[in-house]
Amino acid sequence: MWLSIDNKSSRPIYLQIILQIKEQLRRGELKTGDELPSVRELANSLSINMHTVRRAYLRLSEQGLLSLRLGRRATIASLPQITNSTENEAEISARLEEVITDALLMGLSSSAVHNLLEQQINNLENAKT
Amino acid sequence: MWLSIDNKSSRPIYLQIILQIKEQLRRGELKTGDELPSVRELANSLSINMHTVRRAYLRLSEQGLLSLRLGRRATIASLPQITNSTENEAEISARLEEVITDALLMGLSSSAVHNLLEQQINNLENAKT
DNA sequence: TAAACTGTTATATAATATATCTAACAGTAT
DNA sequence: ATACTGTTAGATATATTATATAACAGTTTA
Repeated sequence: MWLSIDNKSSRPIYLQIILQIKEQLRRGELKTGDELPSVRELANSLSINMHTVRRAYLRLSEQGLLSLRLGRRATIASLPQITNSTENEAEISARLEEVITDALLMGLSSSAVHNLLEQQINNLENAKT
Repeated sequence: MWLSIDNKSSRPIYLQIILQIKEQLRRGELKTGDELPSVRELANSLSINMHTVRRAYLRLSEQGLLSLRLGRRATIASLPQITNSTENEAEISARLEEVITDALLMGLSSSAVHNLLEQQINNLENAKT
């Protein structure tokens, strides 16, 4: 389990932690049942506060990705079954649209954006499970 | 020029404004040289504060999308030429990855995400200019 | 030219989010 | 029992977001 935080980033520390744990989940580096470092351990190794790590863990548990139990370390929850709810699709679609809009307004060509999308599609196909 | 704000949203008002103006730019509903409502006008019609609108306009001008001149209304700037800087591509790529990761962890199937991406690609192709 | 509009700057206040620190409490593992 | 877990409770500090009021500077228009 490896994490790093960027103090120069405008992104809050707890969000940086969440992002990296999610990435490790997607890549299969973390699997259901795996134990995370204790909040004190991780806080110590990152030179940040216990409660900042805890906030990250809390948010992840609210999203159903972590299981938190008193006295025990946090463990990776059983990942959600594949459920293509319209609600979820709509949210993702909206977020995709935002990124693409920014890309075009930043001066990226349609074809460049097209390529980036294709590239991510390939990353998907070559992923685990 | 039409805007709406959602008070129940956790997204700051000024960001909601920015987002909607960008969308209108992408769809070609706003073009270079077009005048935006004055900060006081827009604030009034949305029942929000002048400075909240101003913050939105400021951020947009910092991104080179708006031209602000003392005494005059804000106008849409000449949109950036197509410049596929590696820096920009890297940022967009990172944001795309985040969205896709969330999609998968939310339980969307790879194929569903694939479809959403294809759909956005099509929206691109059918866009203006 | 005067009045009415622009953006801009300056202060102040308030609520919320983020991060830290210290301390205690409750459950689990050794 | 001891030492580890998460949890809850305070307090403090800083940054962000939003509001409000007022004045100033440049532009438009009547």
